[in-house]
Amino acid sequence: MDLREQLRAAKLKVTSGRLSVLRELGRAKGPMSHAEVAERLEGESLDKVTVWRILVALTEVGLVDRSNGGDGTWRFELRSGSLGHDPHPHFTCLVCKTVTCLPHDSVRIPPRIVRGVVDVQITGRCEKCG
Amino acid sequence: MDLREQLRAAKLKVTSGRLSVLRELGRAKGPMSHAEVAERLEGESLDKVTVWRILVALTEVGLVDRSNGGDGTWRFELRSGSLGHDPHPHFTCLVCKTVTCLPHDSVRIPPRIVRGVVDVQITGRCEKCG
DNA sequence: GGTGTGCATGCAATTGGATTGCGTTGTTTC
DNA sequence: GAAACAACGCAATCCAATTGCATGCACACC
Repeated sequence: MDLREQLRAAKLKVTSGRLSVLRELGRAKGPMSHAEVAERLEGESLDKVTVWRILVALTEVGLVDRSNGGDGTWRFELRSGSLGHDPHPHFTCLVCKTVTCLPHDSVRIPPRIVRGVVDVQITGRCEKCG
Repeated sequence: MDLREQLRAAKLKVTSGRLSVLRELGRAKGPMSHAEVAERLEGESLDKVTVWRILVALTEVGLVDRSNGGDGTWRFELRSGSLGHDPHPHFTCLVCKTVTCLPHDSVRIPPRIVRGVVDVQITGRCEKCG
């Protein structure tokens, strides 16, 4: 299912802006902040606010996951599907701000809690900055 | 060790503001946001900015832990010692915004990563809001 | 217990991410 | 193709976080 079909399946109109954002998220190796996405799309005459609204819209329909980095800004990444990955824990380094995706099974949470879990965010210092 | 001694041991001057903030954090059952702390201390003619600076100062000397709630605002709580508790994971409910402290061993993280970990934040829906 | 030094505080102002309002543009449907 | 309505651009707003600076207070030293 290509990008256009994903949008249509989510009942969102297919626009060049949304395709650009999805494409950019697809290139990323980890979650991107709104600022990062907007910066990479500067050449495409896309307003920052529009990028934000696109990210929110994509999150609401479930195409994108929104997580809260340790630095207080939202990060976005493609969700499961042919283009993305299933939800998984993230590790944010407080020093170099790098966000790393952790394997799905790297964190074990008791069953009673895990049912409602949407996001697992671990903050600390990566091996380089340790 | 009472509050005054804790401050002195941390080489911070003992002021009524700092004592108030520490006392308030001691009453809390979970991490509090800056806004919550400031609100509860309204009667004491303590400026919001001062409360913020106190929280930051206490965090820097290690008396207080600062964690990142799932909603993008910082939360503060007393750290280990006679008055507080050791670092532990937190669970934030996206719906009712409640923050729950989880037992220290409720999340298992592989040894390679755990060394640098400062904070573990889990977001989702609590049992009530499920 | 007075006094000087330097940190702590109050107040005003700024930053920056997030969010909204509204008029215009563009996509989809028929 | 034209109508209907969602998406967009731009300006403006909100609020947590942060800074600057002048004043006040805690503590050490006399």
